[in-house]
Amino acid sequence: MSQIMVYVAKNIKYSDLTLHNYGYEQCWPSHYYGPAIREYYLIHYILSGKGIFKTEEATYKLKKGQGFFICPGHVTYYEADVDDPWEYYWVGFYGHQAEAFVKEINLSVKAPIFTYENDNRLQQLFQQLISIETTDTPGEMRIHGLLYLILSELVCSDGRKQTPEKRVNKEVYVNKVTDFIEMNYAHQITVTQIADYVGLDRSYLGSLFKSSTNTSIQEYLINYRISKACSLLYNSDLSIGNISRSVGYEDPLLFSKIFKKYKGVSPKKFRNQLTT
DNA sequence: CTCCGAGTTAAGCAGTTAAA
DNA sequence: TTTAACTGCTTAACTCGGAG
Repeated sequence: MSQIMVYVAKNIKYSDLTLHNYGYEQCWPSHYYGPAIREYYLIHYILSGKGIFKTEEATYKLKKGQGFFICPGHVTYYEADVDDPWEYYWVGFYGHQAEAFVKEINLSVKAPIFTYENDNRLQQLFQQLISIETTDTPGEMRIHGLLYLILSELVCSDGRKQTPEKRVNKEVYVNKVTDFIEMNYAHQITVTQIADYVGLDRSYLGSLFKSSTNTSIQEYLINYRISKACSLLYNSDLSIGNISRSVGYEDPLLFSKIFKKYKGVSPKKFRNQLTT
Protein backbone atom coordinates (compact mmCIF):
# COMPACT_ATOMS: atom_id res chain seq x y z
CA MET A 1 0.00 0.00 0.00
CA SER A 2 1.59 3.27 -1.09
CA GLN A 3 1.28 6.13 1.29
CA ILE A 4 2.71 9.60 0.89
CA MET A 5 2.69 12.81 2.91
CA VAL A 6 4.24 15.95 1.50
CA TYR A 7 4.61 19.30 3.21
CA VAL A 8 5.88 22.51 1.73
CA ALA A 9 7.14 25.28 3.99
CA LYS A 10 6.12 28.66 2.66
CA ASN A 11 5.59 31.42 5.23
CA ILE A 12 9.11 31.94 6.48
CA LYS A 13 12.43 32.30 4.71
CA TYR A 14 15.58 32.31 6.82
CA SER A 15 18.71 33.34 4.94
CA ASP A 16 20.92 30.85 6.83
CA LEU A 17 18.80 27.75 6.50
CA THR A 18 15.33 27.51 5.03
CA LEU A 19 13.25 24.38 4.96
CA HIS A 20 11.94 23.80 1.46
CA ASN A 21 9.81 20.71 1.91
CA TYR A 22 9.61 17.47 3.84
CA GLY A 23 7.52 14.35 3.98
CA TYR A 24 7.06 10.65 4.38
CA GLU A 25 6.44 7.97 1.79
CA GLN A 26 5.78 4.25 1.82
CA CYS A 27 6.66 3.53 -1.82
CA TRP A 28 5.04 1.13 -4.24
CA PRO A 29 7.27 -1.70 -5.54
CA SER A 30 9.69 -0.26 -8.15
CA HIS A 31 8.46 3.27 -7.51
CA TYR A 32 11.12 5.63 -8.86
CA TYR A 33 12.05 9.27 -9.28
CA GLY A 34 14.34 10.75 -11.95
CA PRO A 35 16.78 10.98 -13.51
CA ALA A 36 16.33 14.58 -12.49
CA ILE A 37 17.97 17.46 -10.71
CA ARG A 38 16.83 19.35 -7.62
CA GLU A 39 17.30 23.01 -6.82
CA TYR A 40 17.84 22.41 -3.12
CA TYR A 41 19.59 19.97 -0.78
CA LEU A 42 17.60 16.86 -0.03
CA ILE A 43 18.15 14.16 2.58
CA HIS A 44 16.22 10.86 2.60
CA TYR A 45 16.24 8.55 5.62
CA ILE A 46 15.08 4.95 5.09
CA LEU A 47 12.79 3.52 7.78
CA SER A 48 12.30 0.09 6.24
CA GLY A 49 12.72 -1.81 2.99
CA LYS A 50 15.33 -1.48 0.26
CA GLY A 51 16.09 0.44 -2.91
CA ILE A 52 18.80 1.85 -5.14
CA PHE A 53 20.20 5.35 -5.44
CA LYS A 54 22.12 6.41 -8.55
CA THR A 55 24.26 9.49 -9.01
CA GLU A 56 26.31 10.58 -12.04
CA GLU A 57 29.23 8.68 -10.50
CA ALA A 58 27.89 5.60 -8.76
CA THR A 59 24.97 3.34 -7.85
CA TYR A 60 24.24 2.45 -4.23
CA LYS A 61 22.10 -0.35 -2.83
CA LEU A 62 20.50 0.97 0.33
CA LYS A 63 18.39 -0.42 3.16
CA LYS A 64 16.78 0.42 6.48
CA GLY A 65 18.88 2.68 8.68
CA GLN A 66 20.68 4.28 5.75
CA GLY A 67 20.04 7.51 3.93
CA PHE A 68 21.05 9.35 0.80
CA PHE A 69 21.88 12.94 0.04
CA ILE A 70 21.04 14.92 -3.09
CA CYS A 71 23.00 18.03 -3.95
CA PRO A 72 21.34 20.81 -5.97
CA GLY A 73 22.15 20.79 -9.68
CA HIS A 74 23.26 17.13 -9.84
CA VAL A 75 21.33 14.43 -11.67
CA THR A 76 20.12 11.58 -9.46
CA TYR A 77 17.78 8.62 -9.77
CA TYR A 78 16.30 6.44 -7.06
CA GLU A 79 14.03 3.43 -7.10
CA ALA A 80 12.30 1.28 -4.50
CA ASP A 81 12.97 -2.46 -4.41
CA VAL A 82 10.39 -4.62 -6.22
CA ASP A 83 9.96 -7.13 -3.37
CA ASP A 84 10.72 -4.97 -0.35
CA PRO A 85 10.04 -1.34 -1.32
CA TRP A 86 11.45 1.25 0.99
CA GLU A 87 9.65 3.58 3.32
CA TYR A 88 11.38 6.86 4.02
CA TYR A 89 11.25 10.37 5.39
CA TRP A 90 12.82 13.21 3.46
CA VAL A 91 13.67 16.82 4.11
CA GLY A 92 14.69 19.48 1.57
CA PHE A 93 16.45 22.71 2.51
CA TYR A 94 18.60 25.56 1.22
CA GLY A 95 20.29 28.73 2.48
CA HIS A 96 23.71 30.34 3.00
CA GLN A 97 24.66 27.86 5.72
CA ALA A 98 23.18 24.76 4.06
CA GLU A 99 26.46 23.77 2.42
CA ALA A 100 28.37 24.18 5.70
CA PHE A 101 25.87 21.98 7.57
CA VAL A 102 26.08 19.32 4.89
CA LYS A 103 29.89 19.37 5.18
CA GLU A 104 29.56 18.91 8.94
CA ILE A 105 27.64 15.69 8.29
CA ASN A 106 30.41 14.65 5.88
CA LEU A 107 27.99 14.42 2.97
CA SER A 108 28.93 15.41 -0.57
CA VAL A 109 28.23 14.54 -4.20
CA LYS A 110 31.02 11.94 -3.99
CA ALA A 111 29.95 10.62 -0.57
CA PRO A 112 26.15 10.87 -0.58
CA ILE A 113 25.35 7.97 1.79
CA PHE A 114 25.05 7.92 5.55
CA THR A 115 24.13 5.30 8.13
CA TYR A 116 22.14 6.00 11.26
CA GLU A 117 21.33 2.97 13.36
CA ASN A 118 22.13 4.10 16.91
CA ASP A 119 18.54 4.56 18.13
CA ASN A 120 15.19 5.89 16.95
CA ARG A 121 15.86 9.54 17.75
CA LEU A 122 16.16 10.58 14.12
CA GLN A 123 12.88 8.82 13.37
CA GLN A 124 11.24 10.62 16.31
CA LEU A 125 12.42 13.98 15.00
CA PHE A 126 10.96 13.26 11.57
CA GLN A 127 7.72 12.12 13.18
CA GLN A 128 7.54 15.38 15.11
CA LEU A 129 8.25 17.28 11.92
CA ILE A 130 5.33 15.83 9.99
CA SER A 131 2.98 16.10 12.93
CA ILE A 132 3.39 19.86 13.35
CA GLU A 133 0.63 22.15 12.15
CA THR A 134 2.38 24.41 9.64
CA THR A 135 -0.36 26.78 8.60
CA ASP A 136 0.86 29.46 11.00
CA THR A 137 4.16 31.20 11.66
CA PRO A 138 4.87 29.51 15.05
CA GLY A 139 4.40 26.16 13.34
CA GLU A 140 6.90 27.08 10.66
CA MET A 141 9.35 28.27 13.31
CA ARG A 142 9.03 24.92 15.06
CA ILE A 143 9.68 22.95 11.89
CA HIS A 144 12.79 25.01 11.26
CA GLY A 145 13.91 24.19 14.79
CA LEU A 146 13.38 20.53 14.02
CA LEU A 147 15.38 20.86 10.80
CA TYR A 148 18.35 22.04 12.89
CA LEU A 149 17.82 19.13 15.30
CA ILE A 150 17.70 16.61 12.45
CA LEU A 151 20.91 17.97 10.95
CA SER A 152 22.62 18.04 14.35
CA GLU A 153 21.55 14.44 14.94
CA LEU A 154 23.18 13.47 11.66
CA VAL A 155 26.35 15.35 12.61
CA CYS A 156 26.47 13.56 15.98
CA SER A 157 25.76 10.14 14.50
CA ASP A 158 28.42 10.40 11.82
CA GLY A 159 30.24 7.08 12.06
CA ARG A 160 33.46 8.60 10.78
CA LYS A 161 33.62 10.78 13.88
CA GLN A 162 32.15 8.56 16.56
CA THR A 163 31.88 4.82 16.83
CA PRO A 164 28.69 3.37 18.33
CA GLU A 165 30.66 1.82 21.19
CA LYS A 166 32.19 5.11 22.17
CA ARG A 167 30.69 6.48 25.36
CA VAL A 168 29.07 9.86 25.18
CA ASN A 169 30.76 12.11 27.71
CA LYS A 170 29.10 14.28 30.31
CA GLU A 171 29.48 17.43 28.29
CA VAL A 172 27.41 16.05 25.41
CA TYR A 173 24.46 15.42 27.75
CA VAL A 174 24.85 18.85 29.34
CA ASN A 175 24.93 20.46 25.89
CA LYS A 176 21.78 18.58 24.91
CA VAL A 177 20.03 19.91 27.99
CA THR A 178 21.07 23.50 27.32
CA ASP A 179 20.20 23.18 23.62
CA PHE A 180 16.75 21.87 24.48
CA ILE A 181 16.19 24.68 26.98
CA GLU A 182 17.35 27.32 24.52
CA MET A 183 14.90 26.05 21.92
CA ASN A 184 11.96 25.37 24.20
CA TYR A 185 12.18 27.81 27.10
CA ALA A 186 9.11 29.61 25.72
CA HIS A 187 7.02 26.46 26.24
CA GLN A 188 5.93 24.92 29.51
CA ILE A 189 8.66 22.31 29.62
CA THR A 190 9.55 20.03 32.52
CA VAL A 191 12.78 18.38 33.58
CA THR A 192 11.16 15.04 32.77
CA GLN A 193 10.62 16.15 29.18
CA ILE A 194 14.24 17.27 28.97
CA ALA A 195 15.42 13.91 30.33
CA ASP A 196 13.24 12.13 27.78
CA TYR A 197 14.79 14.19 25.01
CA VAL A 198 18.34 13.49 26.21
CA GLY A 199 17.52 9.82 26.71
CA LEU A 200 18.63 9.53 30.32
CA ASP A 201 16.83 9.00 33.57
CA ARG A 202 15.68 12.24 35.16
CA SER A 203 17.49 11.80 38.46
CA TYR A 204 20.71 10.66 36.86
CA LEU A 205 20.63 13.49 34.35
CA GLY A 206 19.98 15.96 37.18
CA SER A 207 23.01 14.86 39.18
CA LEU A 208 25.14 14.72 36.04
CA PHE A 209 24.08 18.25 35.08
CA LYS A 210 24.72 19.58 38.56
CA SER A 211 28.15 18.01 38.84
CA SER A 212 29.09 19.70 35.60
CA THR A 213 27.47 23.13 36.01
CA ASN A 214 26.96 23.50 39.78
CA THR A 215 23.31 24.28 39.09
CA SER A 216 20.20 22.16 38.76
CA ILE A 217 18.36 21.84 35.44
CA GLN A 218 15.38 23.68 36.85
CA GLU A 219 17.60 26.49 38.11
CA TYR A 220 19.29 26.76 34.72
CA LEU A 221 15.90 26.92 32.99
CA ILE A 222 14.66 29.68 35.30
CA ASN A 223 17.87 31.68 34.92
CA TYR A 224 17.65 31.36 31.14
CA ARG A 225 14.02 32.55 31.14
CA ILE A 226 14.80 35.48 33.42
CA SER A 227 17.71 36.57 31.23
CA LYS A 228 15.44 36.43 28.15
CA ALA A 229 12.78 38.38 30.02
CA CYS A 230 15.36 41.04 30.95
CA SER A 231 16.29 41.33 27.32
CA LEU A 232 12.63 41.74 26.29
CA LEU A 233 12.03 44.29 29.04
CA TYR A 234 14.93 46.30 27.71
CA ASN A 235 14.47 45.85 23.98
CA SER A 236 10.69 45.84 23.57
CA ASP A 237 7.51 47.59 24.64
CA LEU A 238 5.70 44.31 25.31
CA SER A 239 3.50 44.21 28.40
CA ILE A 240 4.65 42.21 31.40
CA GLY A 241 1.94 39.66 30.60
CA ASN A 242 3.16 39.21 27.03
CA ILE A 243 6.76 38.91 28.17
CA SER A 244 5.84 36.34 30.80
CA ARG A 245 4.10 34.21 28.17
CA SER A 246 7.03 34.72 25.78
CA VAL A 247 9.44 33.12 28.25
CA GLY A 248 7.21 30.21 29.24
CA TYR A 249 5.13 31.53 32.14
CA GLU A 250 1.41 31.39 31.39
CA ASP A 251 0.66 33.23 34.62
CA PRO A 252 2.10 36.77 34.73
CA LEU A 253 1.70 36.84 38.51
CA LEU A 254 3.87 33.80 38.90
CA PHE A 255 6.36 35.33 36.49
CA SER A 256 6.52 38.54 38.55
CA LYS A 257 7.05 36.54 41.70
CA ILE A 258 9.92 34.53 40.26
CA PHE A 259 11.43 37.56 38.55
CA LYS A 260 11.51 39.47 41.82
CA LYS A 261 13.01 36.50 43.62
CA TYR A 262 15.89 36.35 41.16
CA LYS A 263 16.38 40.02 40.37
CA GLY A 264 15.29 41.63 43.60
CA VAL A 265 12.83 43.96 41.84
CA SER A 266 9.56 43.46 39.98
CA PRO A 267 9.61 43.36 36.15
CA LYS A 268 8.09 46.81 35.92
CA LYS A 269 10.63 48.37 38.29
CA PHE A 270 13.41 46.60 36.42
CA ARG A 271 12.24 48.17 33.13
CA ASN A 272 11.93 51.59 34.73
CA GLN A 273 15.45 51.32 36.13
CA LEU A 274 16.76 50.53 32.66
CA THR A 275 15.03 53.46 30.98
CA THR A 276 16.00 56.07 33.57
C1' DC B 1 -8.33 48.88 33.33
C1' DT B 2 -3.77 47.13 34.06
C1' DC B 3 -0.22 45.81 36.91
C1' DC B 4 1.68 44.38 41.16
C1' DG B 5 1.99 42.40 45.98
C1' DA B 6 0.60 39.24 49.49
C1' DG B 7 -1.60 35.22 51.09
C1' DT B 8 -3.65 30.33 50.97
C1' DT B 9 -4.06 25.49 49.52
C1' DA B 10 -3.70 21.19 46.90
C1' DA B 11 -1.29 18.82 43.53
C1' DG B 12 2.57 17.89 41.04
C1' DC B 13 7.35 18.04 40.34
C1' DA B 14 12.40 18.07 41.34
C1' DG B 15 16.29 16.69 44.05
C1' DT B 16 18.44 13.33 46.87
C1' DT B 17 19.74 8.91 48.28
C1' DA B 18 20.18 3.97 48.60
C1' DA B 19 19.93 -0.27 46.38
C1' DA B 20 20.41 -3.03 42.43
C1' DT C 1 22.84 3.75 34.70
C1' DT C 2 18.23 2.78 36.46
C1' DT C 3 14.65 2.41 39.84
C1' DA C 4 12.02 3.48 43.86
C1' DA C 5 10.96 6.03 47.87
C1' DC C 6 11.02 10.00 50.38
C1' DT C 7 11.01 14.98 51.37
C1' DG C 8 10.58 19.55 50.38
C1' DC C 9 9.77 22.87 47.04
C1' DT C 10 7.26 24.88 43.15
C1' DT C 11 3.33 25.82 40.65
C1' DA C 12 -1.45 26.70 39.54
C1' DA C 13 -5.43 28.75 40.79
C1' DC C 14 -7.68 31.60 43.44
C1' DT C 15 -8.85 35.92 46.43
C1' DC C 16 -8.22 40.58 48.07
C1' DG C 17 -6.40 45.07 48.05
C1' DG C 18 -3.57 49.06 46.44
C1' DA C 19 -1.39 52.17 42.97
C1' DG C 20 -1.32 54.60 38.69
